[in-house]
Amino acid sequence: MPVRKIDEGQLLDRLTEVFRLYGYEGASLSRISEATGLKRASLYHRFPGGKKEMAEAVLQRADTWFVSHILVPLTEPGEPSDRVHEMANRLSDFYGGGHHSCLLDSLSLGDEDVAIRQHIDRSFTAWLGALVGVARESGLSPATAKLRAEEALVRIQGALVMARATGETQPFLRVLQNLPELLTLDSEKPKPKTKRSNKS
Amino acid sequence: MPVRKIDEGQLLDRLTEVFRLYGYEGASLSRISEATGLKRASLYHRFPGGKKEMAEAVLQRADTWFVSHILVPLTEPGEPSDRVHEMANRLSDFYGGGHHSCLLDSLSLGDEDVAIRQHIDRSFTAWLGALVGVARESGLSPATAKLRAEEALVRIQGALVMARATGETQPFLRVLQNLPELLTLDSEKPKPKTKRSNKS
DNA sequence: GTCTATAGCTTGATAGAC
DNA sequence: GTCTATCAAGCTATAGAC
Repeated sequence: MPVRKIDEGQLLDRLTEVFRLYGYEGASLSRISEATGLKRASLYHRFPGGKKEMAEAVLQRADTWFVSHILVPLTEPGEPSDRVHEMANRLSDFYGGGHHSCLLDSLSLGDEDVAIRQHIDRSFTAWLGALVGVARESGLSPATAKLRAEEALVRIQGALVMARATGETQPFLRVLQNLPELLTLDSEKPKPKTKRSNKS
Repeated sequence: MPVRKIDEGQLLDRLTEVFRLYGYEGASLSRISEATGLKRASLYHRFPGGKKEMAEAVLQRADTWFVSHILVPLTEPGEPSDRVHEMANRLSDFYGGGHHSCLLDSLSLGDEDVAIRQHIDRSFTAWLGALVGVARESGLSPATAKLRAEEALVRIQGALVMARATGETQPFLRVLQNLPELLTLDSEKPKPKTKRSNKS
């Protein structure tokens, strides 16, 4: 049977989901085999380096996708607040409206390989840098831009954690809504949806 | 040797650390045995239900400690903003200044037992309820109090995730600093540490 | 209460047929 | 390229001596 049962893209998609759901140690070859439809030996044919190589391939692919679909669009022409708004929409898709946890988070548990930890660190740094970029373009000072960018990452990751723990995705959606206001100087004021005051 | 090599408290402390660092699947009996100084059989003598019972004991103990040391003090007399400020200090200790990740987060990865998932859910709900409580006492409306409380949990968890991934604890410490302003209506304005404007 | 020894299963990984 | 069969090592869990 010299025919691929599953193409590279689909294979990596399934692998990503397993690592995302179970983390590195929890992503056993049995689970991976079941999720991909490939037997152990076939997986080693595709990834001679074994599980470690699978994890790095998954991280690499996620990184590439994230940069081209999320970070690059963030640098294109247009109002900073509009670009952040678009990023929020893409992030909602990427994270399944809050139902998918973050691969970087899942893989950051435990000792694991140094290469994996470094990859995670670099991915977050790249994301942070892109956010600092728009924030500065919107008119915020370098120091404030860095604070706001870190705050944005904190909120996104935290909301995904809360969603995984409680099943509640509203906080995540709210975080996305508030990103333009958080990351830019000149975004319009929040919608006054209610007439009641904040006082009890 | 009818003598305990390690008392219940220390044993649970070590167990907690292993589960916190490696998650449920990563917390192998070998690692647990090494961390506690007890052989496998001795661990089963203390926890006949095995690893599952260990995880639940660890969750139960963390929950009890958290309620009595963090949540109960939050309901005692005094200015709401002062109480939140105190909680922030206790949280800093609890999470090792940001260097310790959250047990609830670590154990929320993977399928795991239903009892464990429910325990995690209930713990977050209790925490949320306590935060809503102070927020309302400070004068915030029920709706706003709930929003702010969720936002606080999101930021705390997110900052811990970022600290684990990047080693950077400053965002966590900043989150704690901002908790009084976030969770209460009447806290004083942030310290103007610099004279520079936010504009670039 | 802790230990050694062991059972039985699962893990990550390989060899070789097709 | 995928498979079956197999390996050594790891895993959770148990039996029984002290």
